[in-house]
Amino acid sequence: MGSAFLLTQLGTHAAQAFARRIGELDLTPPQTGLLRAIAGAPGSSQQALAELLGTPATRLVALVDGLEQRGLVERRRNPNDRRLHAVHLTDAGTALMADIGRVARAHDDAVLAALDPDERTRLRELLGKVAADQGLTPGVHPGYKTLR
Amino acid sequence: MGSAFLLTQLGTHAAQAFARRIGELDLTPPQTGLLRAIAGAPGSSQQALAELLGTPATRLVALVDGLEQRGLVERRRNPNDRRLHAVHLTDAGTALMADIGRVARAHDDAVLAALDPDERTRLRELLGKVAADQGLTPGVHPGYKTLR
DNA sequence: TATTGTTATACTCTATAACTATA
DNA sequence: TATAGTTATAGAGTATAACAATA
Repeated sequence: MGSAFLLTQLGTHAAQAFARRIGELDLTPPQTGLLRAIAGAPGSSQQALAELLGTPATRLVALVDGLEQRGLVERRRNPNDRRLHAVHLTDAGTALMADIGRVARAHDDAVLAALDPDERTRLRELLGKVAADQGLTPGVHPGYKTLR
Repeated sequence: MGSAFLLTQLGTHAAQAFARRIGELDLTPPQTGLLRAIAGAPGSSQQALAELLGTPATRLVALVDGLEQRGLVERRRNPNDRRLHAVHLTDAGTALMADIGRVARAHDDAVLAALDPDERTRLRELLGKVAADQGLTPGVHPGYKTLR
């Protein structure tokens, strides 16, 4: 079995483990990714977020709906162009980002438990090299994108 | 962003790329994994295959149906216990395994294009260490398993 | 007429539960 | 009564297309 298979195998495993962990905050991985995107570019339009994540705008509506109902994000109308909805984190959303960060660090540590600090650094370098070569957007999970 | 995120990011990317490639053989990744499992343990019952892959037996029925209709596998009744269906590759199925191997090698090479042979070896060692520690079954994709 | 966001609809994949046949 | 396999049904997640508001 090739290394790329090991990569998908471990990637799926890590994704499943993260889904379980983040579920304790009542979040799904797509919701978490969207929160991260909003935190990184506050006030973006839904179109811009859809573009960044590589997903249909229609999917964003439902995702934003869910987060808005829980008071984690809010849509603000732009007075200059009333078609746009600028999406922002609320205070509760900002506070939740800290929890997400903690969960992510714990997840990272659990997945890489078998490696010592030097090995982790080496792994990070190798994966970073591959990710850059493959054209992956830093911080954006490719699970939003439709394959074709 | 932690290394585990890089891992899920790259794992998903590699899985998507593999799905595209293997689609050229008119196969889905789950079908490919099942073919591999059957090749590795010919004559297994569907229950045994379901157990190995970590998936409900009901899901196997549909998967085997699809492969059987294409003449890639066949169900053989066991005369001693007529409840069991031993699943085998046909000649066409065996031939297809060679094509799958070629696709997998090409995929591997494309994903790891950024790394030289030494780096690939090093990556393989590190990933193998993590996979063993995380209790992953060699050759079995965790995508079959239900998360809870 | 073009663009942002929304709603309605359909499709794919998978799981749960009920059913058939063999033991 | 228990087990292997199957069929029927329902649910989650996502995409496609039609629609409303604004420019």
